[in-house]
Amino acid sequence: MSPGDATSGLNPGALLTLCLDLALAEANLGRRFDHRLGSLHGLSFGDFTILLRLGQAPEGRLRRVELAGQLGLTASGITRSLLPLEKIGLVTRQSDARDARVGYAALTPAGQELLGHALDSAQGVAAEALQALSHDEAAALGRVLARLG
Amino acid sequence: MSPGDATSGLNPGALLTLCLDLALAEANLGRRFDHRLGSLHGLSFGDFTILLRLGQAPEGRLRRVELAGQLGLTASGITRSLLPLEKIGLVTRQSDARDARVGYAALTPAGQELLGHALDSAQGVAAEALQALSHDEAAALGRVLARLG
DNA sequence: GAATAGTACTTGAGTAGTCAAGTATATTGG
DNA sequence: CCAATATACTTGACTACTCAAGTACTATTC
Repeated sequence: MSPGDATSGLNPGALLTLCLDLALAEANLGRRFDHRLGSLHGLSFGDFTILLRLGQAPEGRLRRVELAGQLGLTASGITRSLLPLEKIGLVTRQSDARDARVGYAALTPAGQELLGHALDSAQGVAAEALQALSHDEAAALGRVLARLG
Repeated sequence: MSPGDATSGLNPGALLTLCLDLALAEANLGRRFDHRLGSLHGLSFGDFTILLRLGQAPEGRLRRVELAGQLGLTASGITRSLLPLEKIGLVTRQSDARDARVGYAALTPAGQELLGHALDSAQGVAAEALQALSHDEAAALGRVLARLG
């Protein structure tokens, strides 16, 4: 293993440890979001990420398959996750005139409004959770994670 | 927001995006481990992490509460995760002579052996999953994640 | 030497996802 | 045009957690 290796030349154990640490960080982070968003807005972290992606999409809507990809879920996970959000009126279902197979998930006005409030809370959680990191560390982490998507 | 800020002075949106990317990376990574370890050894990623932590602990055993902390699970999650591993004989339960409340989880010889094989597969998955990263990026990621534990 | 408080679990009920299989629609290549 | 294949979901059965509440034991405090 030469020091200037082109591939990620850490030893195998270190790479595995890195994956474990990533899973651990995500578990802790996820619970923080769940608690804050749940108590303040009645949303799980998963619910929030759905609303957020829809809010960021043009016209506030996205094909269900596309949403799945952005969230790292399967198509069936999306079906199940959207169901309660549709039931409480934060998201609606729309169909495509050209392709009867596809369904869109779209934010309702109520969903938009709730997203606005939840977004503030979520940004607060993110800031707290990452407060141990310096600007440069956070920036580096962001760059590297974006490449793993 | 001054550039040399002591706290992680990225804007709130960027910090939140970072959390989302971390969750996404973990979801994809977890599925990779699940598939490889499942098809080759009949283990989930969660099962594997339990065996690994036990294998790394002195005498191959750990208090259940301690294990929970290392894995980012609750005590009840540990109870439920250990049950099938005990049933198939990879882990045994031990009690503490001084404190009747505490229970240990300990690797059996079968568990040790399976861990040995699964470890190779898992290191392979880790290497593949992180192959897009340079040595320096991987090292930086490792350092930062360790600080978030 | 009790009450009190804290720790280490386990259990019941529920949520959040997985995969495999099924349905409906669209595309493509003889 | 039509059979084969691919895409976009949905559904059934399951696993993997969560929290809240309960049990059993230990430590503390007065």
